[in-house]
Amino acid sequence: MSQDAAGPSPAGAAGPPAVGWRWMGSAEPLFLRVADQIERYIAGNGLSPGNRLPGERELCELLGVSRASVREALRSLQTRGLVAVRHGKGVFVASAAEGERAMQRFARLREVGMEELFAMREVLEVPAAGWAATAATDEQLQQLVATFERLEQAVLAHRSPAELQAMDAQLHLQIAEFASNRFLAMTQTVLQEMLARSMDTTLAIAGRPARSVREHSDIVEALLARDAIRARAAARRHIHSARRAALRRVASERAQAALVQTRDTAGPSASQPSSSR
Amino acid sequence: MSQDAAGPSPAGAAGPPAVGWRWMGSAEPLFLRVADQIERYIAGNGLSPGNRLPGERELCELLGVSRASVREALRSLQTRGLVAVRHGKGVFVASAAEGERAMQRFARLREVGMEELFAMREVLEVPAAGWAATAATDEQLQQLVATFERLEQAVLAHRSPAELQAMDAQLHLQIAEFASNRFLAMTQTVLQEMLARSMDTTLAIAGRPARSVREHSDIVEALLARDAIRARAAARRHIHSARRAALRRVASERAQAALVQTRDTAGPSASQPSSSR
DNA sequence: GGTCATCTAAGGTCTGACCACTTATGTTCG
DNA sequence: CGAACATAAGTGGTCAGACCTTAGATGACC
Repeated sequence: MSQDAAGPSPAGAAGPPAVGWRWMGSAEPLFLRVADQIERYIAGNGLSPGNRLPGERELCELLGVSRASVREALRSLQTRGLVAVRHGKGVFVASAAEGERAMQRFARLREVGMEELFAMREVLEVPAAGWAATAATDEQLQQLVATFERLEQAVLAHRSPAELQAMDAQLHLQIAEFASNRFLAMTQTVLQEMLARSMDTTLAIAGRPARSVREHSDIVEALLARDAIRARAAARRHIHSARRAALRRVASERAQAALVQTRDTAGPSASQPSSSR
Repeated sequence: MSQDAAGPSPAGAAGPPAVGWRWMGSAEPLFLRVADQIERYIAGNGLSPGNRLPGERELCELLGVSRASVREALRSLQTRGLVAVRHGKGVFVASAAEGERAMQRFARLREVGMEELFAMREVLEVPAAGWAATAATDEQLQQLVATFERLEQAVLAHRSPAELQAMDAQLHLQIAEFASNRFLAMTQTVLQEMLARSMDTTLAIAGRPARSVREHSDIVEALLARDAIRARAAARRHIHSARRAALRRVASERAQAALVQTRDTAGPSASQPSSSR
């Protein structure tokens, strides 16, 4: 690349290698075109998640641009969750999980209220349960049972709300995954992340863990029975129940706050501040 | 910045141990932290969409990093739709519209089957229509009507399937937006993008555009009547109808392919190859 | 007063060097 | 021999400074 072709360079600029690109009419910044080219490269060579692609320096030569441009293009692709750049190792096609993580970072900043999240839980998780009832393999159902039992044991052992929530999230994620719809699974992942980040888990509420176990048990049983109708109903009940608990807590917190406005609540437990970032 | 700092040079190179970088334990790359700082800067100074923020060189000084790092951070923020960088003008806080546009460019490249996408359309769009029936403002409904009429005119004028699809997508996007659930709107945006990318629009099928207009008309009318039940039913009918059309096309394409396996189909009309990406 | 050359600010790109992380390969020592 | 350490090569991360292009403002000229 880089044929001499010193265009209408104004200053003499004799010293350094007088390159001159053929930009011309292209309003599109270079790094954008580079990003497109890299994307095409991935598709064209049929690279799958995890596959490594040429290093930055190699891409420079391949595309005839500077490393800075390649890096900016890579940064864009990385932010979009298409590639994963690993220091010292190289550039790789991102896995679905990495893509989801990127996507979740994408949505942040746009705050979504609790009501909206619960509404979406119903929209997504009810069909997920229904589909999983017929689409899941026996082996997957066994995994589900195992996850449920771990959750049950954790509740009996009075583990921390955070731990319980992680298991709860895993259970719902598995159901979504077993529903055999990749878009649904992806969306559920994002939803779960947002739930964890934007509100305190309802499992910190007195009595919720035990009740949650019963409700999950209903769902799992329906799935084992391959009964889609019952699974949907159980999922819906579970979400409604959690939603009511969350609303009650909000109401009581608000009432308390109104009563004792200036207090530090230096209590020994709970009360994590709502996530910043 | 940039004190001499020879650092723990690998080769003999001697030199004083000197400070080597304040990095130390932080595994986080610089440009990521810079992106965070810029994000905080926006929030901290209460900048709104359209406001200009310091130029690249100014940010360098402000944050004590090189321009390359600032630019990579900016690229990331830009991809996430938080800022808009304009050549010759400066860096600005992105508007919501610009954020959405960035989002569309997002999910591509992850393949999801047609059946899965239609299933998700039903999952998302049916509730969206129902919520929009009660949540949309009168003004929003007027916008919707305008969009619908544009689509109708375009169909009457026999515009290209691609154009029709763009309007169709806009209509559904608006409905999702007017449902007052930001998570739903976000998800619908991604879904729409994936639909456009991963399958030929059903609007290229003979007879579909006219039928699609009738179906959309049903939805819009139900919304104007603020009838959530009817809106949901109309949305469901529309999706089922589109799905059937898509399935029929797939079946007929498959049948044709089986009959005349080696032909160039140099016909004058239709028959675009299914997206190769 | 309008048009066009010029200047300035700001983003876009290139170059080349050096730093930091990973990994594989040797080398040394118990 | 085998494990711990040292070295080297490959790759992303960062810096520095130079120059180009675009957009807008300024001001001279007709």
